[in-house]
Amino acid sequence: MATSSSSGSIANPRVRFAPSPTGFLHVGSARTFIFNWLYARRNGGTVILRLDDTDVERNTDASVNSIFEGLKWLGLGWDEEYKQSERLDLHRKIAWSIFERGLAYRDFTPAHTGDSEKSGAQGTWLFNPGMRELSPAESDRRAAAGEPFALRFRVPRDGQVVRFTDAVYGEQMKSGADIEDFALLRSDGMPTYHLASCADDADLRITHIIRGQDHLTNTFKHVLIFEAAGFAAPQFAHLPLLVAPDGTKLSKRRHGPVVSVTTYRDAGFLPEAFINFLCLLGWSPKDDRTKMSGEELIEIFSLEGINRANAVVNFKEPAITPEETFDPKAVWLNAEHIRGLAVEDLSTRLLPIVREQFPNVSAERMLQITPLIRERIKFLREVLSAADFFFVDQLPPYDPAELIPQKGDTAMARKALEKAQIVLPNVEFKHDPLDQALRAAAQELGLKAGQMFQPIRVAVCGRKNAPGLFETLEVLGKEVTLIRIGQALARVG
RNA sequence: GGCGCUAUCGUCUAACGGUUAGGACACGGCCCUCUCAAGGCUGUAAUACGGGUUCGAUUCCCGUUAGCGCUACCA
Repeated sequence: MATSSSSGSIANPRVRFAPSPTGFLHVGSARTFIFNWLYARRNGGTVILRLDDTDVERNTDASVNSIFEGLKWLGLGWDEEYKQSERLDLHRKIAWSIFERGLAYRDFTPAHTGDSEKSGAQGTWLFNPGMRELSPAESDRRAAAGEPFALRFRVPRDGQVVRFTDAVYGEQMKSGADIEDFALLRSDGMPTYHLASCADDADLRITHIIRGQDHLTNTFKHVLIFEAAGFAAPQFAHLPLLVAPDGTKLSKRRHGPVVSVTTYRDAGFLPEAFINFLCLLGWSPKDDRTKMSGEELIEIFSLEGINRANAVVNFKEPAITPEETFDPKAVWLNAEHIRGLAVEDLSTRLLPIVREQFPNVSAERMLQITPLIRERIKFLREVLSAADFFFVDQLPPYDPAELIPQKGDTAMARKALEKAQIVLPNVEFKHDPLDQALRAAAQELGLKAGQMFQPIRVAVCGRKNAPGLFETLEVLGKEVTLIRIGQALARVG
């Protein structure tokens, strides 16, 4: 009877992330990588990156780049790296060892024409007629004659049941009568995914296979391969899938760039926030924590916390604004992590983004501005719209009506600005002196503080919604402040 | 069609068979306040359905329904 080991914790686990380079790095793949990484780091193990590139037809360099780009951004790293395409000899050796034991056979049936439609109403397809029972002599003869063939696994059909214990889904069993004779080697000699994956997992001494639930039923085949090749099966842990709001599997074609890791990066996500968000999909710390650092995650991550139901990534299907592109919780978590960053750290991350548009901004300047916007941005890129008035020489045109304060009129705006013009030149441009001077000025004019501040704010920022006035003026400086107030006065009419 | 997996607020989730079913996001209200944020308080909102088992089911069992996955010489 085929049975995988259901061993508990292993001292130094070896885990692997095995993407196939047939598209960009998907958020679901990223989560799989993160869970593997967390498990290894938690338990003093080793992370292996393996490119499962046995499908030469569909592999692309662009995809390889996208995967590395995405992983690099996550910043987690890995310990060993392999490419399946460089290990084909091993795969073939293992395939033929299975054949030697009589557990695989040659199938000379021409390859399927490609359409996945439909073994259909017929029920499960198990094997191609005639091939499983071909005599060894006949099989050898046809092979010697140069006839192409695929190598198929001879799934035991004498009432056998294949079993394994999944760390997430528990005891699994399936009758051999429900497992088709899957291919090991294609007719061009290339190994299939199932074979290459198992051969490498065994050879690389993988102890824990943590991967998407879409592989749960494939695992029966893998258990069969491990056993046939004489290897102990590793521990399996399958992860619930990430799905779109409509319940369908995330795909580029249907859902667009939201499923690509680099989209999050380019929108101004912090990798630690993205990781935090992904961890909360299909896994729970079992307490009320939501915001967690990488260190915290390593400390508390365990396979026991993984759920079994698929998790929805809650983005709006036709996304209008950039913000709608992402799950609101991801956005909130990002803002939360941004707020939690030290000013110096955040400033360093903001600077390169700012310099894309304003190359002359200095690190010192950025450091002054950062605390003013730290609690006002949800994405790093928002620095451009939140702090633009600090960077431009000339404010873009704004509606002069904005200068008019609450329950006020043009005359009030003019009065406030003119008063500011008189008072400000003699004030030290620091928060407290500015606060005192401007409040005193408001009182003299018989205005509420807000009525005094708004015209000034709009004059220097070009809009109503902005950081606190005094800290803004302090950073902007006396000269610029007075110039902009003068310009506002000229437009207020 | 066959086989497998799953089912708690709109979403992510918590709850040794005994809780007023908890938290977070989102949404609404209030407070704070120089605007916007941030922050504090607060409100609306869930155990898919039907049967069992049990003194007692969100929890265990069966069925129904729904969703997802696999069913390739893709991975």
